[in-house]
Amino acid sequence: MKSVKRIAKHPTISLLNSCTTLKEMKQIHAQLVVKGILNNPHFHGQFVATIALHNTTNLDYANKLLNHNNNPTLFTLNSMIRAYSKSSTPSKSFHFYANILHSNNNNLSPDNYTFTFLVRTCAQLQAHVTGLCVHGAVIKHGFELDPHVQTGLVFMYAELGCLSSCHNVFDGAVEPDLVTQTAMLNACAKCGDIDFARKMFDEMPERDHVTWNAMIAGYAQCGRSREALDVFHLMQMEGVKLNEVSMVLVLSACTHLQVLDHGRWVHAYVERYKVRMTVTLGTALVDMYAKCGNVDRAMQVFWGMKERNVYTWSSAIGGLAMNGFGEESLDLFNDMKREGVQPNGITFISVLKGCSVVGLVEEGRKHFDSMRNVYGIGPQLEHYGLMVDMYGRAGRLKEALNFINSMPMRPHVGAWSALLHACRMYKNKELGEIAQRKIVELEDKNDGAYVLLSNIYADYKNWESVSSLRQTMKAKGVKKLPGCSVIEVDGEVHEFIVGDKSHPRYDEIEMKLEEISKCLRLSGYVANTNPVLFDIEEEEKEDALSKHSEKVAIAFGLISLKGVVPIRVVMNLRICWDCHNVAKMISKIFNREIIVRDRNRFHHFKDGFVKNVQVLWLSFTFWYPPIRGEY
DNA sequence: TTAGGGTTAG
Repeated sequence: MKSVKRIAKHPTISLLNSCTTLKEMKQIHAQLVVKGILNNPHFHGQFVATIALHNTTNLDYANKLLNHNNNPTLFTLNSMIRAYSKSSTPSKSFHFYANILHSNNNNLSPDNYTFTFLVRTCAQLQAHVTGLCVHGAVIKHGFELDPHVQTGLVFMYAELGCLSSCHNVFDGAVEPDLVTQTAMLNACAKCGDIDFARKMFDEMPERDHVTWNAMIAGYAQCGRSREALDVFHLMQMEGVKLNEVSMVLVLSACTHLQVLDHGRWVHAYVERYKVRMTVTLGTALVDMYAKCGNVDRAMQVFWGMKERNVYTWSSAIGGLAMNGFGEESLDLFNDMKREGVQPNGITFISVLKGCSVVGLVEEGRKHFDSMRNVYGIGPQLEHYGLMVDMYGRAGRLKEALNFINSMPMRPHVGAWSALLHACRMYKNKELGEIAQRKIVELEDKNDGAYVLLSNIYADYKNWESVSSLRQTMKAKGVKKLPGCSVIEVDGEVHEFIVGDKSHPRYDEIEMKLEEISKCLRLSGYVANTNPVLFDIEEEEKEDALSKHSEKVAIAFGLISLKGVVPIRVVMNLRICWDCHNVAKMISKIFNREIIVRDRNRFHHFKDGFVKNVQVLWLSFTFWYPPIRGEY
């Protein structure tokens, strides 16, 4: 057997890893040149590889170094393939693969390392055909049984969405080790076969913390967050090491489930056990707090972070916008630019939301145009939808329609829905009918489109059209999504679906609702009963307004959450105007902060005001829509 | 010197 003589890393080269800037690396480079160390091809290779792998921004420098070397070693070229596979230009890896294949040095031919890195490039590029060619080359060069290459191939096919190919590679492995098994488990989860992943997980004779994390990630990524938390609890009970990745995953599940208390527990655990605070973990915390409606805490974590990337900034900007703090979100965007962090398409979704919630149409338009003109980012459907929403909320319905008509791609349901919502807000029947027709053309069973148009007709007391629309819905089998609100009390999630009285404390809730009604009447509140009259579900007509799921959840919050704890409700539809006004008044009468997250954003109510937009609010009669910046 | 798990929107 051929023995490979290992050469230790030169101590000066080892120093490179402690460098934080390229400038420092260049100083070490100068020392190595002076000492003649780089004349040794092994040390030269180590030096180039360390520079290239340290940071992808160093790749140009590593390339220049390589250009001065006519006979790079296989190790050097493999390292360049590896570095480029992780960069923003992964296709450049193939340049070095070609160097290996066409090298003047006859001894150079690709090895198992080459393919381990090259398959990652294919995955990164989503290059299906190239991936198949690389797999062919793997077989041709005799590395199909190498466990590292096999793991890479499983990873590659998973990224390409080819689960059957993952199975083929995995089944070809003689005795797949823990790493390959975990890669396969992850592949099943990523490609939609989470139950098979779980079966594999349960049957594995040995698992380490990465396997556990992969299982949690699998559940979290397919939206089965509750099961993700179950696996996490099992992991804790079995005494498996929890690291920062476990924490990020569990936070992501908490965010989706809107379980702030559990999220807070994770944060406390991170601090108590000094879990390594990576940018990813910090971002997950910011995102969790913001999406659970605790924006103050989110910003506290944000400003406490030592390092922030585009994910962190986008999360915070979006979090502020989602909670109604539009101006603050735009200030933060300016801070981001000042710090030299390059925004991406997702950042602009957050920025446009920020403009939308405070009605800054001109500024929104400026940011939208800057996407392409300044940052070279092509706006996507979501960005167009947000612009329509922005014009619509500001009452500029004609401009919203013109904007839709100027879209370079076919307008989607989101764009037309934004217009339809604005038409409801501003009672514009003609445009509302156009928008509804367009939505139904794209999605014939879109219940929201029917309900909104029906509401517009009802605003005009056009009961004939309301009734005709109801019949169309019945004929087409369009069902209205029932309102559903959830509230977390003592770590337990309580769900209230409109019309459902099965909650064990429903009698008490009803009594509280009656008390609320009395208090509201005494305060001079007159409900806008229009929605009851034109509500299209028969069973919801009677008492519907006072039994909307969000009101029931708030009433339950009042009876079960003692002291000054804010009432946090999450609902599946947009909050109705009456519930919005009632929540505002309850916050004053019962001296309780209320935070409602609807399908669109958060609504904060305190002391009888909508937090952060009191001034705008005071200029309107309290039940009369539209309120710029509130809906 | 190589392989498996993580964050922003929708």
